[in-house]
Amino acid sequence: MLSEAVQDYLKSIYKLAHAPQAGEMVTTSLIAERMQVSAASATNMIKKLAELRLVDHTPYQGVELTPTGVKMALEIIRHHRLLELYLRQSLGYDWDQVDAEADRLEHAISEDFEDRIDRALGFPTVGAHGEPIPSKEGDIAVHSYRRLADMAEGERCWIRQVSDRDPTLLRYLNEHGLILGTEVEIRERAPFRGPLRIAIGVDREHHLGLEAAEQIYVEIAAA
Amino acid sequence: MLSEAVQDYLKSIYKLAHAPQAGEMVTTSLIAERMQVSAASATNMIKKLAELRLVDHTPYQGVELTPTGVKMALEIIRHHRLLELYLRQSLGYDWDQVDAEADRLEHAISEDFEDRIDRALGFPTVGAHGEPIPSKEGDIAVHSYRRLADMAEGERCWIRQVSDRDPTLLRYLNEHGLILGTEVEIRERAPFRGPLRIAIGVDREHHLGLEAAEQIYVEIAAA
DNA sequence: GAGCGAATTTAGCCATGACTAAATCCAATG
DNA sequence: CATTGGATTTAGTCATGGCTAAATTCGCTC
Repeated sequence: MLSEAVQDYLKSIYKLAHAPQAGEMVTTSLIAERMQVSAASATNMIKKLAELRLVDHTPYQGVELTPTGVKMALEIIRHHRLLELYLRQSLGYDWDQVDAEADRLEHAISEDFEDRIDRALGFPTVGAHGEPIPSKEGDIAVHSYRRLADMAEGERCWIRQVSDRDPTLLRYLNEHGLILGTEVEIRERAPFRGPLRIAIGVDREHHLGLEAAEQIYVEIAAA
Repeated sequence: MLSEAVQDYLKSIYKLAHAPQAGEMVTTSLIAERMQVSAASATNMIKKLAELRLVDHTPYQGVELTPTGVKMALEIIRHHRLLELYLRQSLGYDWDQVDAEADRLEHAISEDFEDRIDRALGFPTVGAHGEPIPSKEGDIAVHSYRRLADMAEGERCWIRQVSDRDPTLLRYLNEHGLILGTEVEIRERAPFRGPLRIAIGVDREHHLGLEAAEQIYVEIAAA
């Protein structure tokens, strides 16, 4: 059984490696920042992960998950995303609360618990923020969504996924009706990385900062 | 925030102090045995708990929880018992499975989670095995049940509580219909601490060993 | 009241996973 | 191509919570 710390690192490394702007290798400082830990601590753990054959470590370059490492990471992410959805659907948690609670619970649940909430949820494939839920076998769907921030004026789209990193952002988006499934049209892109003027659903309009729009992933609606 | 280890010790000490056969003080070796840990480790932790003012320690004699220690212990026990009930009622766990899963989860849940399952369960006062659930304020009901093992021939009673220590026992009792609320009549007490012949409900009879009967707590039915 | 055995405590060790400070490496710049 | 600054690693420390082995204490028996 992997320790909680090891699991947390694997999850972070996986997410960093699959972030939209990610390079080939995940660096020590990225991991340290994500884990809220000193760089030295990250190095320590990286050495341990390498010994456990969960990552390949090229000193001074970065790490890459091994196939085993990916498998482990996806198991943890599966736990996390099933939990998020369960908290939301069965216990009425808000959008912005589920991540923190799932972080606490994800290490504590058994396979049996995983199976039970999976069944209770009807074997979902998409999590509370639109992320794909890895299967028990370790497969994960690849969605080719675009960032709302990259859409051109006049384009229309549906919100399909939102980053769960920042609860404040989630609360903000929720207040303005920017939730999964909402249709959005880009009315105007202000210059100099300025805000987007967007139509939300049928009758709302909003000026949305680029920072926020970069955290929103969309599917383009046919013109 | 108390560490998981500290919480586990508090819970064990509380349970040992309130066990039917308990003396005034809870000894090091009892704690060590319950925690599946060496006596030296238990001594270590006891010293730590004493420093934290959670127990009073009389060296070579034993420990007693302080009022703060009792409060903490009851909080943990509340988490545990609410979780057990929730697992049983909302996720379909069997009687004998809930304890182990709740042990894993009890340290991970937030106060918010506690409140939500409490509400979902309708603010229960009795747990999955009939134990009283401490209130959020730290009050706990005292039930004056008798052990089935201590009942006399001819007496009738209802099963009100069962020890959750041994999953095997729970499975066994469940198979024979010895669940909460079942009415039982003592037909015959075999001599030399032999088994009880009991009537279970209306049409079942069973020979129940004393070991098992000592783990079952009953309310006497008026004659 | 001496001694014995069991319980308890002390002493010293280990792994985990954090930290700081210091050393080292690498890439980019002049 | 030497230098330098930022990233990374190494070295050494700490707290937690286990462990074994050894010492100590207590209660009971003779």
